[in-house]
Amino acid sequence: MDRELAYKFGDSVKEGSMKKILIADDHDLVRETIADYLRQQTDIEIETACSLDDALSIENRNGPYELVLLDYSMPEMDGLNGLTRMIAQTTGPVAILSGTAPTGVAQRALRMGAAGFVPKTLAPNALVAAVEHMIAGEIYVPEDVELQRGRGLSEVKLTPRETDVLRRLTDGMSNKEIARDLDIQEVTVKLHVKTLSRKLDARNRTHAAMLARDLDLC
Amino acid sequence: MDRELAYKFGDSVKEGSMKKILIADDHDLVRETIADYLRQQTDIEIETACSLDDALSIENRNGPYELVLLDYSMPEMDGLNGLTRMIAQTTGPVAILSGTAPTGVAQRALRMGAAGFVPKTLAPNALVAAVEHMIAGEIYVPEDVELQRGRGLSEVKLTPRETDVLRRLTDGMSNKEIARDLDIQEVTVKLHVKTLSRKLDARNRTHAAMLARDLDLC
DNA sequence: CATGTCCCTATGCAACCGGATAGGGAGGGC
DNA sequence: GCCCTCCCTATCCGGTTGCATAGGGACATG
Repeated sequence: MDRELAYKFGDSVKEGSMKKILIADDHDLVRETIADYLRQQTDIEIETACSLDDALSIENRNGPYELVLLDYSMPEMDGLNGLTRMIAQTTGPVAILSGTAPTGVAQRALRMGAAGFVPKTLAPNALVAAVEHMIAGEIYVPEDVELQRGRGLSEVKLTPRETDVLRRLTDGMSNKEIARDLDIQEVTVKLHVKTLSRKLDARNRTHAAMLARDLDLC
Repeated sequence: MDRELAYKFGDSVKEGSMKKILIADDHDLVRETIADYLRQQTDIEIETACSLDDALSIENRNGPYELVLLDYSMPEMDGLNGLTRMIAQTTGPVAILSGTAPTGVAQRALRMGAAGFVPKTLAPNALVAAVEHMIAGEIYVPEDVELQRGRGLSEVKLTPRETDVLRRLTDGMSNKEIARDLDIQEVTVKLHVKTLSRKLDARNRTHAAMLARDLDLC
């Protein structure tokens, strides 16, 4: 639905007026150099934000944009919840920009309605193509991510709730604390920890947390 | 000692010939956009590598460089061991480029002879200044990292045995497994876990393991 | 030698974790 | 409607963890 709007919007501005996109990343160096690169290579107007909240308020003030690019690990992103918030607020396409390019996240992002998944391992000129692709309303996913999707050792599919628990696990919270935080019973937390550990092939919560950090699952 | 050589070398080429630096990062997008930015803003010749081994062989072939910038999380880097390898090979200054900018790493890098620590949160123009600073033979450390250095929680001093335990903790091993592995009693492991958690200000073993990974203590 | 640090061990206990087992309810897909 | 997944809850129990207390031995430094 939002996607449909995005297509129409993208097409309507194509003739004549300036296209503009928003890039959000907390690494100034990365964000600004990428923005600069796009400014030179395209005639797209680039705006930048340094956190999700920053991006949301800028979008609210100056939006909508033809495309919003969100860094996956950025203040307030809270995993892919930040993606949901941005998609809910804006009418245009929203894509995820990720440094570590974890396999699971790409799928999940797309399932949640992302317009694409842009790993930072991408070649600069491929980025230009990707951005124009997404502005045109298409979904962009690089081949290697696509490939990793099928096979790969990390075809770990966690449910939203499991991800909630896992994220808190990586903060060193106890089952009791997690239960209070999520407003569920402690037994339920244990259930999630158990299934989650099985999915990750972890020996215990600590192992699960470390694997999660390594695979960048949260 | 190597530093001394670097100064002389840097000075000798200053008059006349082209200065060149090597940037190594596995994220094409980040590496190339940063390289491009530097090419425009300075008259420095920029070469790039996509892994440590790549950087080492390029340095071996085309080096030495006025500066080598190594991404902290890159294939073959193996923490700061990669830094040591590059410092051992080249005569010029070597600096660490880091996205996550964990407090402990900066100090350790400098102790190991790095010419600087460049977080990716740096503003692009500050990068130019930092690079020129380091080419001139100075040590570059941004203020915020410097500040975190004095106080902060990163003045954690673990005993060898605590480090042994911590390393196994980050592998998700249980007290019993650790005890068997180190050939000590389980109670002793508990002791180390307790003191180690106190030093790290961790709530439990999982938290300790995560903090250890973040601070790169093992 | 006295002090301090590090490493090890022991006992005991409360709290927590991990797992099994056994359900109920909400919602999507066919 | 039926099947499926996801989410939640409950009870029970053995194993693990966290912590306090109370030591001993090795070794270095002032």
